[in-house]
Amino acid sequence: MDPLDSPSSRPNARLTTRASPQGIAADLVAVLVAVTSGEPRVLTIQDQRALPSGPFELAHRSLQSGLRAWVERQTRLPLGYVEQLYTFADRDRAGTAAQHAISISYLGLTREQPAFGEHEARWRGWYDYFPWEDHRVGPPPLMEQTLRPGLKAWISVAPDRAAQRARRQRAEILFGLDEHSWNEELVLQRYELLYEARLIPEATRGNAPTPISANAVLLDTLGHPMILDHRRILATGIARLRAKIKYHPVVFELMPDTFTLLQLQRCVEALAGRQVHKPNFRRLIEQQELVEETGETSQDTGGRPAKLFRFRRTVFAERAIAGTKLPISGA
Amino acid sequence: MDPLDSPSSRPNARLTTRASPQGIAADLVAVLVAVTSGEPRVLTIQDQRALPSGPFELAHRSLQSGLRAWVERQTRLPLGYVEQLYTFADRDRAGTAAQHAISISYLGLTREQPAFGEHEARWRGWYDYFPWEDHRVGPPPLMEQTLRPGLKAWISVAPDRAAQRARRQRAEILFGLDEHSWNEELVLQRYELLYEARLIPEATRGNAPTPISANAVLLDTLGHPMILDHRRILATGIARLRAKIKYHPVVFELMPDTFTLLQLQRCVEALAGRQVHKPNFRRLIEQQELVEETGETSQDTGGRPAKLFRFRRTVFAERAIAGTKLPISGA
DNA sequence: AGACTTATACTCGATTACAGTATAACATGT
DNA sequence: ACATGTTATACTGTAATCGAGTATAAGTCT
Repeated sequence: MDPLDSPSSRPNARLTTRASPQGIAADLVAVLVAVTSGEPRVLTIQDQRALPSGPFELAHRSLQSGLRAWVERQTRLPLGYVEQLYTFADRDRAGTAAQHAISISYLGLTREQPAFGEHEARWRGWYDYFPWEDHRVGPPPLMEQTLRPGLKAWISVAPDRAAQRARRQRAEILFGLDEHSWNEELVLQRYELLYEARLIPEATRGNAPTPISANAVLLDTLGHPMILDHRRILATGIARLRAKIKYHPVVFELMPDTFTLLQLQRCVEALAGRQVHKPNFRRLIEQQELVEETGETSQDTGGRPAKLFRFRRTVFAERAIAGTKLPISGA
Repeated sequence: MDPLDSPSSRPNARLTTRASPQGIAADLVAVLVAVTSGEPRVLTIQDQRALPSGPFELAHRSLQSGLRAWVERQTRLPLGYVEQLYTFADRDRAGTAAQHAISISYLGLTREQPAFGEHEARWRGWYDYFPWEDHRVGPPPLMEQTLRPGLKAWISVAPDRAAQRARRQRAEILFGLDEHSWNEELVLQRYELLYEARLIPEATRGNAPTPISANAVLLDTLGHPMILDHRRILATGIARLRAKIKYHPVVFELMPDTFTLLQLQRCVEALAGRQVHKPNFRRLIEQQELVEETGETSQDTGGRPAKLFRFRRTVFAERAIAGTKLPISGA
């Protein structure tokens, strides 16, 4: 029976703007991203099993400024870019502890920072949580060894032939199997599928006692789990960022003041989880006049010294509105 | 002074996931869209000055299902597509009544429906609220007559030369002035600018006694106002929908079961607020195999009878994932 | 000096975007 | 019956862009 029809839902709810009488708690959850030495990292707490979060204060002027406030106070990180991700309230996902809570999640970009030990906050590579998302050196072996058998099992236990075909098609598109090409933006959809298929630990927590393929070894290799639905929120953040860097100059928020074009490229590759074509990347960056030469060169390249560039903050205003283009070859 | 540093904000907020002790109210606000006889319409209440909204029920399984539940119960509209827009809590914007409320806004698409009088819910063309957004027959005269003088005044009262140039550039890009081309997706940014410039009534409500250009006649022509920040939410919905139809087959949620290609085109044009190139539109629709012929024709075209088409729901699954393309030419 | 690594510049082909034009099949008016 | 207007449908051409490949320059390392 649909829980929406349960007697506890008020039958005389009106189309008015009157606020709900009973209060609920609202938490701000942050996906803070930095790219350190070519690896995308995310700030975690609680033994790397949770994203930093804090209560929404009524004193805050807005949600975004509220988030900015406590993040900068707690971590001393300068937040270059902040964007709201999604608001969650699924009881299914939240476990038992936070049933009456709403989670408003945010994506925040910051520069490389000194380690900050307070509150046991630590940076961790985001591919530790999503090992199947890193295709920079081709599809990871995990996909053939672990993912494909797991998906195959999930497909085979579908109720009927039509459902099996639907599951197979969905899995093939999302994970780029067979003739389908890998689409790096479908991070959230892939996580949702693995959740549905009970292939990740979070899905078998609480309400589902016997998963379809309760293979402990299999589950262990599919990335580090997190509390509540934090891994889902992280997936949302990665997906949003991967989509955003293609038409918005937010990558520069993650870069140091001066950088070489290859460093910039490596940063984009780290985020996108795939390689980009070097000549085309350089062409697009330069022809859009997003960067300017500093006149100096970097000699710790191992080869020919590379020109150092600096982001042209003057064009940020227009580009932020009008958009940018980054070449991340898809198919 | 920044309100974030006010003494009422808790200085010892921690990086934990503990919920906030005091509760706050959460409202669901819906932007319900239908396209009736070539006009995009939105469902309104309270004498067309508010969007339908309702309290978030703890009994609901999730936010989205909560919204679906009360919308379908109250309006009897079949919601084809539902998507979360944004969560607002700005005290500045919310006026005085709803300071402690969070608004979680959703976009919902529905088919043409019989008029539904209950709760004084009425459909209204969304260009009544954003007259400057309709460029289907070229830039509306309102732009030259009202908008440009208003923007000019706003630019001229900037503190210094640099700020003036920044304002001018921003206005030119957003409103497609001079050499800049019109970008139909920047609905929210345009509204934000007009709000900043105090050119719309909501901006001068409450905290701002004397607006820069308190020209009542000018203000009156810049669209129908709404309560609280509902017009901003509507702008968010329009912007999201305009962006979405380009790569996601959601238009069909707004169409009747069978339709001609021109009807489909008119629907897209109504949403995008601009004309599209007919041959290219047809080519893209057909080559993507999104539709199939019903075999019948429609003869109330005035000219040659048009083939009737039907959306191929079978490809929806893959297209919803892999994406689609609609040609909306942006210079 | 030679091998190697990286930076930088240039070229080429395929695809796509965008615009224009031509013809077909109806309605309406005279 | 015929001209005219309107819409549907099909086809063609051009410019821009994307993706991939190649060549050369300028350093480091052994």
